[in-house]
Amino acid sequence: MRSPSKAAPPAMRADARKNYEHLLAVARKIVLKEGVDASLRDIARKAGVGLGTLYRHFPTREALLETLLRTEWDELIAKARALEGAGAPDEALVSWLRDFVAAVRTYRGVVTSMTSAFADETSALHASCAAIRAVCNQLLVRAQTEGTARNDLDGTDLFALVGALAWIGDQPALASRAGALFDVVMGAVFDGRALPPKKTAQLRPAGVF
Amino acid sequence: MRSPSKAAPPAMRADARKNYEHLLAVARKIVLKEGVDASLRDIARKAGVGLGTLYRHFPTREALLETLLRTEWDELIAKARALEGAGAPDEALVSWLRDFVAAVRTYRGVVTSMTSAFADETSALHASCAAIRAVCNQLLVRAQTEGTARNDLDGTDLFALVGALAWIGDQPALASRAGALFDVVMGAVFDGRALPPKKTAQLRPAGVF
DNA sequence: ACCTGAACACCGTTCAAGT
DNA sequence: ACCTGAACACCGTTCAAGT
Repeated sequence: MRSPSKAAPPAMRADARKNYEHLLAVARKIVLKEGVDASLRDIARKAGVGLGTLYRHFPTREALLETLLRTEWDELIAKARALEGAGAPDEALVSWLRDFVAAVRTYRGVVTSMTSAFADETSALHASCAAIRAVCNQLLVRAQTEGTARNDLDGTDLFALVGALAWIGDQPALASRAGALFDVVMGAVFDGRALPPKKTAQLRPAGVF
Repeated sequence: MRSPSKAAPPAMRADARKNYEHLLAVARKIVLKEGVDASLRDIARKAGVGLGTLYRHFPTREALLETLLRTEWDELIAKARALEGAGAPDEALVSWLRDFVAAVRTYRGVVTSMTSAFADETSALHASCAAIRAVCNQLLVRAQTEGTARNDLDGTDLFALVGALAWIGDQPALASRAGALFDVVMGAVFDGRALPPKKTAQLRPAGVF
């Protein structure tokens, strides 16, 4: 009669599941405080569990992060689906991106982990990254065809910009301006109808840098 | 008759100076390849020097980075001075910011070190950060009063945005778009004459995020 | 005045041995 | 089937001892 513990792993012996659940709770608390580079040893220690146990449940640090962020990913994807057909395309995209930044900022440094996982198919975070990028891309395409999003950007560009904003939020010295700068950058993503071929033409050299 | 080795430390015994110089050269090569988190132990080892020697010349990792970037800082400040009176204010600012990003990207991860040093007066990088921010601010103010830079941003905001772009450049999966995204963000910094009080008003909620 | 390297307290990761 | 912790190869940092 036990309720199906959300996102719990498949068949698992009772004692193992208990370990797993507790480990995850402790890990969440520690990573929340220390960020993604928290000591795995410390997590195992504080959870009262052998190091090997942690490693079997989460063979890599990314696997642990992936599990810690499971809920956030699911909510982001659900939200994207909800926004897809409804409301103004531009507002839908911005609203979703804002949530994305908030989700990524749950744990300090996670945006850098995600970016690494982006191009690394062997990473436990890769699948989530790809899924997130896919829904992001859909929202973007709609905002480009039906809204005013500039069409010289793709999903990866948006991911980069929003990741960069999350990075700002991760820096204590800059975090207080993260919200305002989010708006500034969004202003650049929607640069007005039909987008003139070179909005940034005044800036010249471009390219190399 | 020896030429005054540029940026060399003050009085120093001949053998010590030789160690110092060689250490720095080896460190440069390694940090260039490994980024700012390169193993200090490894640097000392490859330089054929005791660990203590490295620590006396560079009591902290930041002190080493500061020395490695000395040239870049000086050039950036000189360039700012040169740009100050001359040329179009907007172009001057953008051109300088581009150079700033390029300089920071010399060593992977340096932008995060700088940002930490920003609010930490005890950091060996702090003075350089402050100096850089100061000249950045001057260029910004001129672009705001004589050019078209929006005036709801200050030097720290610009530092954050440009740091974020450098962060993008540090991520292998995103680096190829760093140049284009630099232009995109610059487009948001110069949002046209006299700046309407709310260019991003369409985006609504603002604030919290 | 300068240098060395052992010592200490940490890591991440693996894997034999236990229950 | 699951767990533990020693073992290994690394860190950063300090500091007594050497020249």
